[in-house]
Amino acid sequence: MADVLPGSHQLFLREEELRQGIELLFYAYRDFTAEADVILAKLGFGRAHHRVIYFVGRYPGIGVGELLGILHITKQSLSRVLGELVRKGYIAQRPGPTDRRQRRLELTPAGTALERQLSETQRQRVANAYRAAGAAAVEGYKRVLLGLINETDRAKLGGPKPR
Amino acid sequence: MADVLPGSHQLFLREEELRQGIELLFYAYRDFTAEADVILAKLGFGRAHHRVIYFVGRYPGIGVGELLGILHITKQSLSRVLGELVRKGYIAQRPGPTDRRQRRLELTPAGTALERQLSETQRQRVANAYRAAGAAAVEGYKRVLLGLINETDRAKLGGPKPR
DNA sequence: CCATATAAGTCAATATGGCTGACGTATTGC
DNA sequence: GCAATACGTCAGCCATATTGACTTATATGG
Repeated sequence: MADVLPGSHQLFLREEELRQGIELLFYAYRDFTAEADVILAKLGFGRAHHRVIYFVGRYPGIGVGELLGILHITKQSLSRVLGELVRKGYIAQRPGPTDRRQRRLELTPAGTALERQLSETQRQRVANAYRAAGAAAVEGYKRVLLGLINETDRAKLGGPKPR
Repeated sequence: MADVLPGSHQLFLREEELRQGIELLFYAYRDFTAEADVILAKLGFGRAHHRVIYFVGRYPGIGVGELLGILHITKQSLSRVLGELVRKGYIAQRPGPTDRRQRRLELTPAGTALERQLSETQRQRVANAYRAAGAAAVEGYKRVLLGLINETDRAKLGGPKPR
């Protein structure tokens, strides 16, 4: 708790420090998404499609409601994008095994291929950043990002790790 | 360079590690922007307005071209948002001191107040994350984000620091 | 068994924020 | 003087988000 040297100079540094942290996040997200956007545009898709494909690939069998909980968009917004992906054969729907109201989502082989292609540049970018920064920095990166995330999701995502 | 234990298990872990890094960025950005969006919506503004206000506040006297270079959008896109902010009295334009073609941008007092209000929750969020993660983690956070940013901007942003 | 709740889909209207392309204006600088 | 530059603008298009209302199918508890 104890603030260290709460003088005005200290406060100025703190403000600068925080602005830097904000801007780095902005620039990093901007460039992180830019590469994939180019590929997506060629395929006639947008970022929203990528997000859906990504998380369906990440959690095969995920339900629509869970997906909405991750993306934080409305079901109407999801519906348009998801519908396209289903119609174009990238995602398959199956009724839930116990609850048949659910539509469990999975990538088709075409969807898997697309996911790989789309995320490859991003994984490469992250891998490069990780390699350049080193393992200790990666740990810090994850700790701070986790701290930026809402408590509920933070618990789920960081659950095993930070005690 | 030397890869450590390039076995298939190692590759699996690496893939997981990279996915985690990608998702943390997604979740963090999602939650980082969510709070300010609420305030913006009440004022009839969007995220684009916030970004403009933020960077004009950050670099008082910035030119339109420089702003475009930061935001990576077209002048037409910027024009709509910037025009609103100027018309509503949040941003003032002055011709450049040496090059009178330029329109140097500055926050008006109202703009400064709005910037403060908008960014306050974000700074608070970053401050909380920083405090929870610790100074070493913050250093790592910055190093990795810097590595995610395109080379040209990385040089500008990280110039003084990482040698 | 029935009532209610839940999972998901759908129709319609609206707003925001990107984009391309074309064109205009003032100013700079060779 | 003329090309390049900094900026603005008009017009149209598209992707992605929103709210609100309504439907269908299934689950579940009293």
